[in-house]
Amino acid sequence: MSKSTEGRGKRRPPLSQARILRAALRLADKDGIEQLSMRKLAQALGVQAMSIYNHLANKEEVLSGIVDLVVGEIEVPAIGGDWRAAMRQRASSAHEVMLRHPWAPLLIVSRINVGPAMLRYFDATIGCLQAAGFSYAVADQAMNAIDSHIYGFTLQELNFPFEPTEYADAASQFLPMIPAATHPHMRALAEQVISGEHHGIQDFSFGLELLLDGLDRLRKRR
Amino acid sequence: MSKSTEGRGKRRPPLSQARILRAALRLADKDGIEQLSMRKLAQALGVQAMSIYNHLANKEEVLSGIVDLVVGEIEVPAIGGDWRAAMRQRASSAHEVMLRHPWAPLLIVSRINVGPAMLRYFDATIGCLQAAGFSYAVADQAMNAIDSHIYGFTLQELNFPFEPTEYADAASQFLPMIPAATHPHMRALAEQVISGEHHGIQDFSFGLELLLDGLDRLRKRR
DNA sequence: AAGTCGTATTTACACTGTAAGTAATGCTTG
DNA sequence: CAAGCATTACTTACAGTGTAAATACGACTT
Repeated sequence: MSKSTEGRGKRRPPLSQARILRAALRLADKDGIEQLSMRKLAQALGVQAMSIYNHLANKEEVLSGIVDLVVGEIEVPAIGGDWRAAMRQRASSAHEVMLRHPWAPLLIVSRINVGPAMLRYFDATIGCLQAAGFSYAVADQAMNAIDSHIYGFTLQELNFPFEPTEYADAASQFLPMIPAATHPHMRALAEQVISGEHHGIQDFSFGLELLLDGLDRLRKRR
Repeated sequence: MSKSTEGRGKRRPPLSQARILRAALRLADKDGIEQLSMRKLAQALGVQAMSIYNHLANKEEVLSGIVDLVVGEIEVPAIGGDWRAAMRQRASSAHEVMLRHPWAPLLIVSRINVGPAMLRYFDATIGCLQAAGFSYAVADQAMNAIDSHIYGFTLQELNFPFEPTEYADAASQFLPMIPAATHPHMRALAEQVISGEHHGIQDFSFGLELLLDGLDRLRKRR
């Protein structure tokens, strides 16, 4: 085939780190992260697997690369305004982004990430809290506590096997399998979900507001 | 009667689900979960890989099996006493168990677990909160918030690349790589760690107490 | 025109989980 | 005891994985 004499044909753009990572991100979103292999990634790029290694050292770099792309989608908090609003918005943006890329939170909490997006995210958050009157040391603890909630909540949410619309159905299906003698409270909870007394939906704001309230009291008491 | 045909040589105990899972747990603790393969597990049991499949359907069942073993190590909260103390103890027990099996939290938050240990853990927690005066619906939200903290905090902690003793060293090594123009607050935080003004150690109780305080206020306001 | 250098390809290797088929073992029943 | 049967272990094989190593190619410099 005439690649040397390429006229106005459809010629594929040259490989590059950015192009590889964008393709990897797309594949992960489409088929899930566990389906992402170097060979499939190469195929999506119209290239052989080993060609990727000219631009990224190994699969690990592919994974941290797409993690930083995802972190880059999170809205960074503004410094100097209402800190609670800023933290609320940061948290819900991170939450949304992770629901958009359901494979992401697991990767984020299972590798060290020092990509540019993560550094920026980190700096803006610490800055926002410090500007609000927290010492750097407390800002550090505060960010960690908030992030624990963001990651922990989202992971549990993504792991939950039912959709909110089918909670009642699922509960009534599982109820007979829960022995009342040994698990009375699980049963009671399931019954409330079946009767509609409890919707069963976990609320991201519930824990977040508890944290923000506590932090605010801690900030004022100084 | 005596099923043990002791002739000579290979007197290994017969394979069983429990024996396989105990071996898998030991291997995961020793070499890490990503090193756990069906072949290595079989070798540790003195058996061929495929023999395992007579007792467990697939690797997935091995993984959920050892997860439930780990969950079984967590101290379950008592019902009827001081609910904050009970939640505190539950959280710190879970935290300790996960530090003992560093591969566990990732598995816990990445698969549905309905093993006996998990069901017991769940029921006791909801029961404790309900006995303390929370409605089942609020108890559900409360447990979820607390668990988010436990999982999120522990995952971040396990992922952190340095030991507390080397925080100052690490910070001073990385400081020159942080441009002050774009990341002023990261630099300031690093400098406080270097100077010793901030130890840099994340405190598990910090976020947990914020949550418990908030929950208690929420409980009293009724 | 020749040489250099980075990128793409080819080939190969050591692993992985597990499907399928076969052999051995122990338990139940006559 | 022997026969039948069910369970468990073993063997083989396959499709897939990440990536090391060697090679081919194509463009740019000299």
